[in-house]
Amino acid sequence: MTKRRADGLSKAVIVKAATGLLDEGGEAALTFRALTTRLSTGYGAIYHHIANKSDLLAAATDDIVEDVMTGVVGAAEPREALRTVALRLFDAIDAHPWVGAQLSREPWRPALLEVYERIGGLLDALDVPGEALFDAAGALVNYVLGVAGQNAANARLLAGDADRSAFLSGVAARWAGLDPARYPFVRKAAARLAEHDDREQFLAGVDIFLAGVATLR
Amino acid sequence: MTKRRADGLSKAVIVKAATGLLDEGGEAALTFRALTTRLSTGYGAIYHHIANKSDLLAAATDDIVEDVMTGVVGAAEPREALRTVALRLFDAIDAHPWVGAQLSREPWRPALLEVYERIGGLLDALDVPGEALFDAAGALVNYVLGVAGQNAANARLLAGDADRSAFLSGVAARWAGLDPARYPFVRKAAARLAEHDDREQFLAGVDIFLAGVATLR
DNA sequence: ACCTGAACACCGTTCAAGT
DNA sequence: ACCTGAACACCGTTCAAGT
Repeated sequence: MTKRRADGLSKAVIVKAATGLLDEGGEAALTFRALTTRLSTGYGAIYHHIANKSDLLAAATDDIVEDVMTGVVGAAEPREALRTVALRLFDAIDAHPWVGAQLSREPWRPALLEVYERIGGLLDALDVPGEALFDAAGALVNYVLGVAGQNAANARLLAGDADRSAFLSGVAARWAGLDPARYPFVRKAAARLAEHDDREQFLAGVDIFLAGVATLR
Repeated sequence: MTKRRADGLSKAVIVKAATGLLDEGGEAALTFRALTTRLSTGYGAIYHHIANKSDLLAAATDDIVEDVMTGVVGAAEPREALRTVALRLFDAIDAHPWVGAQLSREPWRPALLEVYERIGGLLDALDVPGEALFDAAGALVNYVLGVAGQNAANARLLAGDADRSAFLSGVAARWAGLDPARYPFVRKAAARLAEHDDREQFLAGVDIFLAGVATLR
């Protein structure tokens, strides 16, 4: 008795619906049952356009990464451009936490081609010598995706906004109570935890990395 | 009619069995059905000692990280010690790929305390100034866990050993065939892909990072 | 106190049957 | 060609019942 879709289904339509479910409820919310409901269709119709769930997740991830990279304009000075690309990826993964998990699960996705090309080209423009260029590009891409993914996992864990500061001050309190003889560093870090900004710390890491790259010239 | 366990069950015994299943068959192999079989017990017996599956995964991960960190001895020069800690973590995650996924899912685990303390302390010994110390430690831990996790995901994807070179040369061939005008960097990278060593590239990244840290002094 | 295993409420995926 | 939805083979987790 449910009414049949008037317009035809397509992979693009399915991927868009999947992205919506993922953004709203996280990875657990993407089920074929939820998809069929949202698209007013049956299982077979979906499987007619995609191979399986992992194919669907990959396609949704590709879409997000593609958007990020097409939005990056040229022009800027290489160092600044590198920071911009890194931040855009960080923000996109922050907005779509499931993208972080997916990219660390399938790091050879075609969508990452654009990321490697862009970052490699910019490092080249910074005169990183050929032998070190590929190591440097690999390390930087890994840093960006790794940290962004970790940050996204954090954000997911701390769903509520008010939870966040409560959780962080809880961790800070636990750390502050550690044995100073065994954990001198972590105890000192506890004081900074409340005021620290993940995005700024991410960028500070990029800067340290770029300073290291500059020594290779 | 199945015989009952003679010795008592404990969280440690369950975690050990879970680690075995994870190492042998990856995350998909850890099911409560497989666990009850391996331990000759029932579901309730397991739930009597652990809260749920995610608790079990966390405990198994803590065990591995703990082993890595207790195995790290002091003595060495800070730069060398940092490389050693990084490599040991990399190798442990390579040997137990599911640890990488788990650590990026729950980056606030107590087991990581030891990692932060150790890396923070060593950076402190390198005279990184206080304001930058926490950013640097956060960035380095993130780099290590992020890259190791990505590498482990790769390794998992390429289960067979012979598959690996076949897969890599496939990727290299695809990259080499890209439009040179659009993808100059990736095309050049393709030539290096076959001969590249993930472990060495990881260490090269650590060195770049440490060179960057040295400029902060 | 500790353990057993049937039962429940979910999954992803398949496939005969419809239009 | 494209779509439907019952059915299958799994999950994690619960809980009344046993020792």
